[in-house]
Amino acid sequence: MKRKITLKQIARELDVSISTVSKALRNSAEISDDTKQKIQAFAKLYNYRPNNIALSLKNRRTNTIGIIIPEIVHHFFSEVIRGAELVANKRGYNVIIGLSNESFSKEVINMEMLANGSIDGFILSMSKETLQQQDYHHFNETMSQGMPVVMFDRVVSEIKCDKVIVDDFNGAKNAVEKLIENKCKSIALISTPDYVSVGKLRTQGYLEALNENNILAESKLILKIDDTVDYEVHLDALEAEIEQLFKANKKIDGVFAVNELYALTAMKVARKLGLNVPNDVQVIGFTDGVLSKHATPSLTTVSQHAQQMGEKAAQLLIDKLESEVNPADEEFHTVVIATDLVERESTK
Amino acid sequence: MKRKITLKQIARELDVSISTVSKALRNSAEISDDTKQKIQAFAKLYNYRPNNIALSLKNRRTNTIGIIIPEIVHHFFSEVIRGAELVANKRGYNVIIGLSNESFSKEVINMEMLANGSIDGFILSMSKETLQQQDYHHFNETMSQGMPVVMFDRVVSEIKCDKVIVDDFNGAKNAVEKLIENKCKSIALISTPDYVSVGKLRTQGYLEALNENNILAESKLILKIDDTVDYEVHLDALEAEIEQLFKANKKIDGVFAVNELYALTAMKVARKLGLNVPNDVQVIGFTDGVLSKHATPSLTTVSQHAQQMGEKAAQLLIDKLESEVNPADEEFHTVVIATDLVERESTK
DNA sequence: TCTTAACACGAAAACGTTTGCGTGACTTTC
DNA sequence: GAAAGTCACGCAAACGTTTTCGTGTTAAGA
Repeated sequence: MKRKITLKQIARELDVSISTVSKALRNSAEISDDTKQKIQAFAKLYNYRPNNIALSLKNRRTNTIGIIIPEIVHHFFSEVIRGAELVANKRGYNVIIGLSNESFSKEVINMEMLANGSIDGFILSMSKETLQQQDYHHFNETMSQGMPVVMFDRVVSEIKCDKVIVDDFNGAKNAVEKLIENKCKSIALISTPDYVSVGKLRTQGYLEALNENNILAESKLILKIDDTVDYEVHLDALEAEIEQLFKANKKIDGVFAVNELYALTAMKVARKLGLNVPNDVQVIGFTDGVLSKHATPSLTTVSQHAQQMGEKAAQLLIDKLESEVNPADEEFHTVVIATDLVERESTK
Repeated sequence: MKRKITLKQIARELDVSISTVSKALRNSAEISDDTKQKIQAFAKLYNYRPNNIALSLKNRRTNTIGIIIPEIVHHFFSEVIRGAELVANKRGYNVIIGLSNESFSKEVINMEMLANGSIDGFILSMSKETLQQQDYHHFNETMSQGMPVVMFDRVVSEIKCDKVIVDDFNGAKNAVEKLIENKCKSIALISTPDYVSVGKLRTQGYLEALNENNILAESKLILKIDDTVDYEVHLDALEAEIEQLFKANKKIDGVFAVNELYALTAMKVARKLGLNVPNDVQVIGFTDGVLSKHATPSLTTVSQHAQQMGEKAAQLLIDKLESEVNPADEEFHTVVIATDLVERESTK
């Protein structure tokens, strides 16, 4: 087992100084062609590669970006990572990930761990717990230490940083407009509590669409699911809640749900109650994931372009890392990613 | 903006030497209680944290492990990551990920990038292209440089390293046995080409189950899907192939598919042809992902316990990293993760 | 009073790089 | 033949730690 070779070893072997080796390998004009050739050949033979850690220490930059997300087993977040990794790699950066599991303390710990020199900047989406507690000190602290942060999807106006968000409002509005256009008269909304910013915005989009079309919003048509319960596990409970909604409002002929799972479950419940999708009830979901695509009937959905979000976030972050502007008078951008309505079989 | 504080700055500020500060913060007995208190208080005030990069350089270990996977937008792989991240964090390690996108060259580049000091060891699953080309030099090279590697899922016997694999053979066998038990007489197999090791093993399990039950395997019942085409995109083509299979073999009453998507598509085709699942055709898939759970009817499937694989892989890797055994006489383990058959609505 | 030990701290090396500057040996120029 | 210039290389500092060893001061023991 040959350990990785270093400059020092090459220098000793070839009986020159370390600096000569370093310069030779970087093709400095200071070194004679003879020596350069000799050193380069030797380095190639032993497959020399500069040690990243030493470089990081010297250059005070790691060329690594940290991504903190609440959950990785989730189509949306893994797509964001894919996008971020894509542009990061293209620009010579690595990606290191931390999972908060929707927990405030894990988010803090993970950030501290990475902030101590391991990375140059953060891309992150806040955990639900953080959103609830509204405690943002760890973000502000890392930023005040000169480490740039780009937030995506779950953001909050109190924090001053670059942001990449989905146009939740218009995405929802367009979806509901589509239902109205398709002659739905009684459109239900299945959403999350308002502290989840995206849930709130999508709810507003729903209301606005109704409003602009002179349809009275009825609170009994709005179901807010308490998502502290993990409905991936307790599917039955979710189903029961939605069934309740349908039974109490027999004339529902359209459903807009703020995520795939709710939409899918709505379809399931409708079928169970003898309703045909899309003939009796039309359904539109949010987040164009694998479930929407492969459901039967396949689900019309608002596509968030998650990968594009990741790409944009990485781009913003790296741009900032490589810009020379005085951090004092920097400005923050908020990029809004437009949504698309992907029409499939669950609407007419 | 206050930059992160260093030992040197604390030393200068408090008019002591760097070594005194370092020792004081590590509570060395060499330093008087007075000085310790003073230094510790100051450090706390300025929120001092040792620089990870400097530590890595000094200790020649990064406490970071690299995970290379072909694709992250994939339930199985993201679950593996979750598992690995879980135990890694618990044991004080970070996780850095590289995506090969099923490409050989990206796999090589990514590994080289990380191997130069950024990480202490690898957890990886090979890309399809690597499996096809059978070029394993990059694995052997990094291992010969003393960097431990743990492979999972897609492994190959030529490479000597720790491995975590699914019991593909018995998983498939049990699934097919279940179909036989459920009175299926004509069981089709939808698989991948044999160079994908897992596809091969699952095919063997299928054949063995038939064999032990004295059912003659018929090649016309075996469909091998060329997966170099991305069927997530070209769903129609996949559907057409499977429809072909059904039409050519009208008496098919059971289907075993080596992944979720194939199984789901089989169900879709069956429904299209007027067959009821599970009454006319029973279907079992492989990989217990989100699709199986939320399909209608929900899919009976072989669960691979992906998260557990990730946990086990990280455990093996870190154990190796922290063991003191002479690398010359180390031994390699292969951990086989048993599968479970999760019975749902697609079987009787 | 002299030796010795305990105490509290500092100097320096090491991890692996990069780079500005110094320097010795030639070569050129007048 | 002396001054100046060029060439090819080495020295040393720096990045931020940890740790071994050395050292000056004080107190205790003989």
